[in-house]
Amino acid sequence: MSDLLERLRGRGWRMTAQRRVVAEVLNGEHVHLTADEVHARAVAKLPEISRATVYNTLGELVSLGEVLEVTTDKRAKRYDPNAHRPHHHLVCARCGAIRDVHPTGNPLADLPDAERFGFTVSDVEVTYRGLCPDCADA
Amino acid sequence: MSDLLERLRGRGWRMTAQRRVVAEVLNGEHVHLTADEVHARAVAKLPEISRATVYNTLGELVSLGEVLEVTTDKRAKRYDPNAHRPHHHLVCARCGAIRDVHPTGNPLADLPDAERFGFTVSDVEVTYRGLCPDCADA
DNA sequence: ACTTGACTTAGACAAAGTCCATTGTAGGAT
DNA sequence: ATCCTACAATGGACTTTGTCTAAGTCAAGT
Repeated sequence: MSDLLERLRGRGWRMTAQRRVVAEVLNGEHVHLTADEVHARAVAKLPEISRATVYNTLGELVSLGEVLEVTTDKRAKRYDPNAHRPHHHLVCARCGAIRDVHPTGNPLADLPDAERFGFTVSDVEVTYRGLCPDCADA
Repeated sequence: MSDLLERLRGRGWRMTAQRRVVAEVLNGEHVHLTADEVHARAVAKLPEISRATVYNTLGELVSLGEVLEVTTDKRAKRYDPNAHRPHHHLVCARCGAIRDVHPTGNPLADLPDAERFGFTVSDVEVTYRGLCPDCADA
């Protein structure tokens, strides 16, 4: 499981009540919260926490590589704590539900040199779109 | 080439000076402008055009399937007139430059049933990330 | 040329996120 | 245990991106 808090403490991350709460909110699989959702849940545990702090903390967690930013729709960025295992996303086009998925194959190998335009390609992000079981009945 | 304007006229789209200008701005390959960029270029040709009209027109072009919305970064949506040929995107992580690419293989086939969570998967979007030749020298 | 419904406009509004000066505090030093 | 100080948190103003609306304008058919 390797708790997020454990890892952060181990990295000498200065611990405060606010940071602990944010780290607690971001735990588990298939977790993809917006900054505002993180803030809402953090407020439930620590009413004085401010929006700016949540943004700052999320930004730091991303810099540390402990959390990933996901932009599946045009709305708000989402934060995905499942950073230790590479994965892609499956998104419901209707309700926005997100699942982590692990496709076979390596898309990086599927991009011929002639299609790289001199870029140094280092990463691929794959987003599958469709309808979730709930939204398919309509 | 199949000009965008031609196609729109052929579809009985009501033509106005504003719509013509927007359609003219969106022409060519590897074009991925934000709404504001489209507006800026449109204003150069037709100073009275308003932001709302640009947004409306872009929205309609997307509905008509003549232009694609692309959200490569967390910032603004981008508009891609290259809708008649399916493609994916290669994005510079530093400067944001975007190229259209055509990888081999079919990522849809790479998602096992066990990884679909009951979704009806209909589409895949692949975004390659790296550094463009200009940004690689730094 | 007239009419009409669709198109355009300006500006108010909203959502997501950033910035900054001030205040507070974690954790090492004493 | 207490003190210091650099780092963190706060809240409010500000920015960016996008939506909405009421009123004015215009393309296209008759």
